[in-house]
Amino acid sequence: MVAATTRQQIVQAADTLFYERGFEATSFADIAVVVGLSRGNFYYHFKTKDEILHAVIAYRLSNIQAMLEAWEVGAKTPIDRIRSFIQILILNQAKIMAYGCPVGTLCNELAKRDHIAKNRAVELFTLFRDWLSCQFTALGHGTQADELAMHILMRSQGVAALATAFRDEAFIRREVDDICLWLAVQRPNLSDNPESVSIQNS
Amino acid sequence: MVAATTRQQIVQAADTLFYERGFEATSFADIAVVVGLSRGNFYYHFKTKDEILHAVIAYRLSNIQAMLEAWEVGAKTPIDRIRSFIQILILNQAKIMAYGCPVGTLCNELAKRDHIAKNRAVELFTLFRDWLSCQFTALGHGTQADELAMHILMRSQGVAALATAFRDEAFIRREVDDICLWLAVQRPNLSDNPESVSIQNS
DNA sequence: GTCTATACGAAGATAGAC
DNA sequence: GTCTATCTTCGTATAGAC
Repeated sequence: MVAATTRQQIVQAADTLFYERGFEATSFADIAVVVGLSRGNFYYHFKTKDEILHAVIAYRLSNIQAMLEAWEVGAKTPIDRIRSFIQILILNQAKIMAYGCPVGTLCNELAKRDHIAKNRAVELFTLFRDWLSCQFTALGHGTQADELAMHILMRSQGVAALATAFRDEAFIRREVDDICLWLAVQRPNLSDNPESVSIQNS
Repeated sequence: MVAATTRQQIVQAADTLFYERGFEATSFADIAVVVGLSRGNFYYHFKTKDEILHAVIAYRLSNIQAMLEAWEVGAKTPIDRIRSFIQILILNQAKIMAYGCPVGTLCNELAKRDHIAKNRAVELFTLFRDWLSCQFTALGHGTQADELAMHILMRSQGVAALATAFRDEAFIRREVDDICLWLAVQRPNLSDNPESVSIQNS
């Protein structure tokens, strides 16, 4: 299926360009140039720009899903899995300093435009949020698991925002270490989850 | 001076629109409508869009400067002054949930476009950063003052980003309380600043 | 200082040939 | 499925009258 391949090429090119230049700032022509298509042919695959955005968000959702599953396999303990998440700040340092967090910057852009796809973009956050929440639940944090997940997400967003502004690698390392320190100190509230006592010391 | 007034009206209108819609997404026509000017007359006051951006950033810089000075007078202790900063997350909650942080979102947008004014926009952050650093220095945190300032800035950015995404007031309150808690727990590293012993217990 | 009119280019989108 | 040609709208910017 050649059609599927071209379509996929468009989505991948759009994914990169939306991240590096922003959704609004990226034109059909920009994407067409990267894929090596004529502008006209573009509309065979996608009728509107919003349709491409929809496909790009779907693409990112599945990529994140795959990443989370890889972390699930690659790290043995919930703590190590959460650390995998935090480490993307180091792994993607260069890109984050140049373009910010792909999820956060997209959500901000769509929020300002009050775009229909905004809630769909927030789903990208929700994927991380629910996965982190699961890890904290496994650690024995019953009702607080979601709040802790949001706290980690919040910190990663803050680090990404200031990393883009100041481009300070030492700042990123320091804050990543601080999140890991915070993580190590967290202990489940036993009154929430009496059956999880055995987990907390694992 | 009527000219100065019109110019000022343009800058104020642009300030609001750049925040609520974004810099790129705001057209001359949008600003002209708000001010009640014709598009043509616009170019009497500003030759290019970048010139307006320059003026808007200058306007924001002076607004922030005035705000910092007001906090300096309105709050008696450095701790209370830092709390004034944190409280803007509550005070501007509605706008932040709708449009994000005015400084963070502008820096992100300009970073993606690799815009000339990006470093000037970062100055908006630097104003807060240096002021916060001063407060921490007054609290006796010698060499760590700037790191603590960056940590507070980082948290406020993270909260703003997720507030825009999830529009969760309880989350904002919780994280604001958590920053205040963190702030109350900070104690100066005495080896850095031996002469500040008397301050740490004030 | 403010207006109308207009040039110019970029970008979204369509029609129809191959 | 891909192309060229074209339409339309919009946004930046300019010229010149009042």
